[in-house]
Amino acid sequence: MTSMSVPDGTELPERPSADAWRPVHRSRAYELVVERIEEQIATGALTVGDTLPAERELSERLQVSRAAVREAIRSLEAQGAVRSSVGSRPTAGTQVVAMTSDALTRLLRLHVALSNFPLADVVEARIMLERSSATLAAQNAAERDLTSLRELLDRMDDPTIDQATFNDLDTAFHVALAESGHNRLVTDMTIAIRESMKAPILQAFGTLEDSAALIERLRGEHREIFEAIAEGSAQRASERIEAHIRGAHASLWGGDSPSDDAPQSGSAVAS
Amino acid sequence: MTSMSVPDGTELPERPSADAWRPVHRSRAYELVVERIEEQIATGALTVGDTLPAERELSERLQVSRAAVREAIRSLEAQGAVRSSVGSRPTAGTQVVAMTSDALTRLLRLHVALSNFPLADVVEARIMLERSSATLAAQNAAERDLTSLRELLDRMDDPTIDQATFNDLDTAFHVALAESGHNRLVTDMTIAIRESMKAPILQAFGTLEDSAALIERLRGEHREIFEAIAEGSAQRASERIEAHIRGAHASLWGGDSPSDDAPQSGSAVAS
DNA sequence: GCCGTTCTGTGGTCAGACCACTGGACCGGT
DNA sequence: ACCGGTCCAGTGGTCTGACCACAGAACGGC
Repeated sequence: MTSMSVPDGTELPERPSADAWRPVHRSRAYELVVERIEEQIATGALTVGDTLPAERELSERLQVSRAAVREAIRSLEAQGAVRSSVGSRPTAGTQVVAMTSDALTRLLRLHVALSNFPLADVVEARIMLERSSATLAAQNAAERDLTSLRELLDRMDDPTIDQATFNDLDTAFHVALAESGHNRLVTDMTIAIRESMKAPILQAFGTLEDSAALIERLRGEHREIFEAIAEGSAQRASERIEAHIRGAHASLWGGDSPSDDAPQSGSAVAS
Repeated sequence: MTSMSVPDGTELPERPSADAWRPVHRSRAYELVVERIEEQIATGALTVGDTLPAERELSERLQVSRAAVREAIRSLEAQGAVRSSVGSRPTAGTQVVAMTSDALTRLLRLHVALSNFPLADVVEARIMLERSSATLAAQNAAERDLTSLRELLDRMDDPTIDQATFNDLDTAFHVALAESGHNRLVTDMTIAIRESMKAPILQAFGTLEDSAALIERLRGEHREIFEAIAEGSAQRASERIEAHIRGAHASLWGGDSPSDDAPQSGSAVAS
């Protein structure tokens, strides 16, 4: 689907009477169940916090097996829209929730591991996203956002820090920065992309000769970015964060082409 | 998860010896299956195009029921990583695929319908994304990309066009524009966001007094954007597309605040 | 009034069966 | 030799019915 629409730009609005013989689509039971549930969400009959009917009841009402209902729920769960928990009334059953960043992160991490995206593309996208985050943060950051960022900076200063912890804190810093912009979508996308780079970055870190030097440099850059945001200078903040990310990646993946294939996930050696 | 890290910036890197008594996580069988499969993907043992073992075999090897295996597959399918099909050998079974934009689109549409994101945030994010798309397109567009865009422009000129078709073509135009930038991640995100706005936009279109006038204006703006890209002027292209999107949304959702709640999905009246 | 027990409803899991579909092997007629 | 149909094996898709573990609420003895 991603790379359809070749030269002729063929897309949804098919030319009349063209390919009327496209294959019929045989929906699976669980897909129909998903549709029904999404319908309820679309019409507003089901919103965040609501609880779905019990699986047994749903399966009876929709006239499908419980397995079909469960598969539908697994699908929605993977998209971060519902969450199931056992028990009795209050904590009961399957609730509609909002776990976008979780779901986005899982999705992106999976596809990064599948190397569906050239690493360079991911880096470019990340730069674009975080420039935007930085701009928004410079404009909208509240005092407690700055406090949060400051604390992370301080914790990163720990001289005995190991690579994995620094990586975690660095991630947390960029996440907190995104949250300072107060745009949910941009934040969630930023989190997802930084989070899905965590493993590859840590691995690359492990292969570095002098990681301490890089860490020291990143510390300084973080503080400069922070200052730009604290001053409310969107321009400077976005420029600095671009340089920061670009520089970090250059150091990690070397000046040479960032190995187009498999960034490889899995726990790296670390420290 | 989205809104953790309150003031104190608490995150993954928990302070040592703190909350060592956090609740144990009881994994469900299907989650373990997902993990195993992701493991195979992470190590590169499983890549795009490969076929998973048959459900029955997998369930036996992992010592879980087939239902658990199936739920795991549904989860991965929802993330656009695998696809199942019946049959015999060649088309057989569950394959690892790459349907990022599909999965991303579904996810985003769902959460837009859930109104997890204020509409204004989505618009801001879209502007940022498409600015980037336009910039990349101006730099990297090949001849066939331009041809594709041109054809869509022509088809949008049809004077007898109805709102729904125009909306589809408009979507296709923005998608083609994103694809012209040749950055897979940015493209997929752009597609997802434009696609998830389709229903709300169509609905807003239906409430318009003079939709023909808006369509006419959009046609002109599209051509101006196209020209900037064809000239390779990234600066102009990104400025124009921002003005284009901002203007369109202003017309659609009015100058007043864009109703923070439920953009509401579902098929709108159209034409 | 307190606290332990029982009850009830929920998701989690499993085993086993059957169906629908696909492609290939096979075999007959031409 | 070719073509066509039939059969077969293997796959996902679906269903049924059962049991388990858990969490809260109602109950009942102290």
